[in-house]
Parts: sequence; structure tokens; C-alpha cells
Amino acid sequence: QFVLKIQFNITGLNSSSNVNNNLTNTNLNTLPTLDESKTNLIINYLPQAMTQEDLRNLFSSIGELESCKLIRDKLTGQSLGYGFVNYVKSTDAEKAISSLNGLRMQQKTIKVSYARPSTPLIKDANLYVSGLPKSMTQEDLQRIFHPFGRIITSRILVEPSTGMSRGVGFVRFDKRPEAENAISSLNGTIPAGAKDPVTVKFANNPSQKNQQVLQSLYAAASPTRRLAAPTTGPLYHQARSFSLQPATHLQLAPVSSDYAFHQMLPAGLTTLDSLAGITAPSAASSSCAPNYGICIFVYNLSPETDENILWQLFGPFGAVTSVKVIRDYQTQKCKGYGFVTMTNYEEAFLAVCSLNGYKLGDRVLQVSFKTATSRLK
DNA sequence: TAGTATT
Repeated sequence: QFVLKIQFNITGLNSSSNVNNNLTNTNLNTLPTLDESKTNLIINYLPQAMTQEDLRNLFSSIGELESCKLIRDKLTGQSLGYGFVNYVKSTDAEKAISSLNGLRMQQKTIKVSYARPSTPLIKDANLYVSGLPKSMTQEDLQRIFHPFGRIITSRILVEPSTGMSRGVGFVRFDKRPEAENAISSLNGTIPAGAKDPVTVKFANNPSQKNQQVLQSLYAAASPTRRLAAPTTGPLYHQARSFSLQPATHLQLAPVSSDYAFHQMLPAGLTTLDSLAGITAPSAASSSCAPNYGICIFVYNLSPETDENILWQLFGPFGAVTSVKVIRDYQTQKCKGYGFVTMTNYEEAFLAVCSLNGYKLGDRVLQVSFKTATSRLK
């Protein structure tokens, strides 16, 4: 959006050769959305379950919003844990930073800061660093990397129980070329005082993580009931035919259109609702407050189940708008069931078909569209 | 030897 507006102004300049400079500057300065540097905020480390509406509610308590967007994985619909909030007034943006940065929500501490102007150069500038001496601190890490550019974030991962360094960390640079230079200069080098060389490489991005989730779920599936992933290729086809395929057939590809989905329906059936044994409510009549969507009932979950498990199970099948683990009020342990709301009927259908009977740990899940009696089971 | 910051 930013780039387009700049080009528009350049075009304007070119098309009028006798343009008055003062007038042009005035035009630039009065375009309200041209300079978002003082109104547009990036919100990081959001809790997984936080929705765009939650984000809007929280930040609009400070002042009027021009826009609000939670960033989600394109494939799974899961929150990527960050979003953007653009205020109408820069004073409100300032207020949001001072009052909401560092706010603790669930297990996270959110970060509120000005969003950098979006350019292709700031993408993929995050480095994964391993082989660090256990004694190295975040400050040491910054000292080593700072000659190569502006560091946006850095972190050393620690063992949660002991707080000891795990010898790995991340360094995010402002610009991709800075990260590239750091790799060229630092990868394979031995830090002062250390014994072993460090490995410096680009960090995996979220879509690669999703592939890992899919693969681990697939690998964990019981031999008698393999998990089908909602993608094109052999695996997707496998889901349709409910047949077993060797694990080596696992292939991940962009989510297909549903062109072939109906091909798997038994002869004579033209709608999903008519499938025997499936009591699927229509999208319009099924809801899981407070989110509109198709609600799915998941039964036989272990007491340790948390929301992340439901996101990971259902996210690969398509857009998931909410998950809920029903917990015992006293112990806060899962009571054995939960609900998942999905946006698209066919993705929900495939998830139900694929996950019903799926072996999670030592339990066989029962997954069905939510009915009036789901809670009573 | 893996958390999640650019719409």
C-alpha cells in the first residue's frame, strides 16, 4: 500500500511538468495514510488463542483505530502471534505503547512498538544461531552481531526448568542484507573464549513449521488409521479414498481448490449432508459461541490436553477460528472433550473424517460435528 | 538444533 501511494505521487509529478514544489510537498504531507510511522503499531508475542476481535477490543480502549489486523497462517488460519494496529491519532499510538507494551496475557508478554515501514528488505532477516557456549548471554550475542546491522530482536533459548542456556538463539536484523553479511562473516567462526564454532543460518519460517507439524502428526498416526493432510497430491487423495499409503508418499503442496473433493463421494451422493452416518448440521445452523462457524466436537482427550493440541490437530485442515478445551474448574485439567470451530464446511468435513478414530497418544479420538447432545456424551 | 516481527 505504501509503495503504491509513493508511485502515485511520482506519477503525479511526472505528468505535470510545471508542478509547484511547495504544492507537491503539501499534497504529500496531507495524504493521511502516507506516513503511518507514528500511528501504525506492530504487536508481537500475542497469545495463540487471541483473535483479531480480541486485539481490536484491547487496543480500541485507548483510541479510535484506523485498522487492526491479526496475521494468520495462510494455510492453516492459525494466528502467527502478531498483528498490526493503526491508530487515527499518533498520540493514541504513543499511549498504547506506554500502557500496553509488556502487558502479560495468559503465558505471554506482549510487545507493542512502532511498525517499521514495510519493504521487501525487512523480510527473512531472522537468523538461527547454534553451538553457542552455554555461558554466553543475550548481551554477548548482540555484541557479536551488532557490527553487521541494526538488531530488532535477539534471544538465547533456555531450559525452562533450570534457566540454563540451550546454546541456541535467534537474531533478527532490520534488513535482509545485514543478516546475509552476518552469516558470511560469523558462520563457522569460534567466538572469543569459546571452544567450538557457531552455526549461523537463516531461521525457518512459519510455513516450514507447519510442514513439520503435519509431518510429525502424520508420523505419529497409528498404523491402522493414518492421518490425512488436507493438501493436494497423494496424501490428499488418500484422505478421500480412506486407503492406506506408505509414509514416503507424504508430500505437501499448496491447498488445492476443492475440485476433486466430490469425486470421493460414494456413487449416487451429491451432497456431503447425505453421507450415511454423518449428521452434519448446515453451516447456518451450527455455531460455537462466540464465533460463527462450523463447530466440531472432540471427545476422549487426555487431561493434559491444551488449546495448542487442538490447533495443531485441526489447523492443517483449514481455517480454524477458535478452539476450546473443556476443563475441570478445580484442577484445570481437560475433562476429556473440547470444541473446534472451523470456517469452511468442506475443510471441517475432511477434518472430522480424518481425525475421528485418530490415535492421539494412547487414546482414540472421537470427532464429530457438534450436535445438541455433544456435551452430554 | 527452534521461536515466531511486516499486512
